[in-house]
Amino acid sequence: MSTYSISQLAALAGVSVRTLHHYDAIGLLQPAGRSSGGYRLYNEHQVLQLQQILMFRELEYPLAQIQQIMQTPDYDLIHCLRQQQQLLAGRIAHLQRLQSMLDFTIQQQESSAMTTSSQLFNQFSQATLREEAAQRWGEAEVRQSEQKMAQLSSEQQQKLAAEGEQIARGFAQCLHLPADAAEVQLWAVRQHQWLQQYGPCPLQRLVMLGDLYVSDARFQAYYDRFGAGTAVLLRDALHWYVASQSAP
Amino acid sequence: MSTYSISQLAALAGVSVRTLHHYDAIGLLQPAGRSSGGYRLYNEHQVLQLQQILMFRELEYPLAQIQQIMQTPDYDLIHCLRQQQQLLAGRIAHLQRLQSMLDFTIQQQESSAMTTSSQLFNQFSQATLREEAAQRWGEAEVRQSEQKMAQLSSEQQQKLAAEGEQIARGFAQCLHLPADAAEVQLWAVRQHQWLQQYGPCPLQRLVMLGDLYVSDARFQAYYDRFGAGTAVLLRDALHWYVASQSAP
DNA sequence: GCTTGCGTCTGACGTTACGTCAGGCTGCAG
DNA sequence: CTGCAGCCTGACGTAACGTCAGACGCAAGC
Repeated sequence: MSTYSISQLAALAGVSVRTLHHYDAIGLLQPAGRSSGGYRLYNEHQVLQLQQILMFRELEYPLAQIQQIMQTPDYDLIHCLRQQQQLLAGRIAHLQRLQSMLDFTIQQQESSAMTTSSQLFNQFSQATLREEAAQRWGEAEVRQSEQKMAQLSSEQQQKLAAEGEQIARGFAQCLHLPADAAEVQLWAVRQHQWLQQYGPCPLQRLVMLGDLYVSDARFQAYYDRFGAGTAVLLRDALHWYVASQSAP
Repeated sequence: MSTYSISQLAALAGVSVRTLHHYDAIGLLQPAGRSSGGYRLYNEHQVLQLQQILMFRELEYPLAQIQQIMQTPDYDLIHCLRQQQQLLAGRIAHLQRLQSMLDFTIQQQESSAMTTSSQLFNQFSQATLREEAAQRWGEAEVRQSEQKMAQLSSEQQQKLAAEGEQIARGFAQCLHLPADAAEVQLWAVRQHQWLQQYGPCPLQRLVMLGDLYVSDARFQAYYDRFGAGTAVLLRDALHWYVASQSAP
């Protein structure tokens, strides 16, 4: 049985001596023993343990949890691995979304040399929102909507965005009116039609979206940019619209 | 132009108030001004800046670097984005490798209920080595070799691993002999033949591998497990073998 | 036997990006 | 005017080590 000094083990595993000091201090990996001079001595068993620790660390487990896992005599390894798999898949998906966002941004940058910071902001927040949307409504729906968008030319996309803004301005100009006013309801209809260009939008979803516009600070901020209270008016208008539609 | 209180901005961007305090303290995002009572006041411009900061943060830039980037008056945005793209691609690839390692491990776990820690260790270190190999010799080669392995049954793979160990033991039993001894050279031949089962292995690569066995602490440790000095003997034997082969 | 020099020890403070109080103002509603 | 939520600053805590500092261990060379 070969034994290793601390620097040997460090080199073997590709970590620093300080790391091993640290692991010893917190009790995660203690040396097999000490030499007469007080030097830490490790052997094969520690090498294996360290490799396992590093595996978990690679998967970004906190050290405390690694310790807990490895101290449990009969922990459910396979369950643990499965969990890890899920976590990894999520992280990869997240990064891939970021990447497609970046690709898109770069593409835009290259085509039109000038991009304002607000365009960047929009791209980023759209990516963020998309991710939340995927969680809220499921991956499939969001992807459908994305495909629909992808088929449109960028001109058409811009038109769509512009129409959204126009509607928002429309609501903002009705801030003095109640949600059930005819003019407000007209804008509600337009909002619904506009949303349907992104994909199917049943009335139920319209209600959820209305709530989202108020409860989500980012949507609120977006709409209230056109006038304080616009988000609330929009929500109430949509609620009223849905009520009138579902029970005519 | 709307202004935001600190908690409003925090909600808007999905960060904590403390985070904004911090960003103010380090000068990364300072408020547009203060109210008479000393409250921080932000406006649209800060919202956009914060979004950009969060984008960089998402890509795990340290805050200091984000600050540096954003303070540069005419920083090359597109270059920066490209760099981010590369970085992201690398991280995704890394995670995907980890994932395939996990998949494999889980598969193994399910087939044979018992897995020793040493098997886990082997899987992990193989994944690590694979990644380095990919860097050293290129993705394509490594993938080829992997495909070759994938076509083998696990029995055959075990046989291959066992043969590798047998050869290592063979070298270990020749520790008293010089590298150019006939017996040692026989083992060198077998090592070469063994390596070729993983994929084409020209003599030049054989030399590189020989060096690796000594320079890389993990390989060294692996071979020296069979006897101290085995790695060096193996390297020297391979060198000698290659020399005799290339100039016969 | 003594110096040289590297390896190792412990202890302690530094780092990053905040979290989490604590104690004291501010601002607005009732 | 009196709560009470929101905000302020200052300070300490966290994770996973990095980075000295000062002292000891150990093998080699003179």
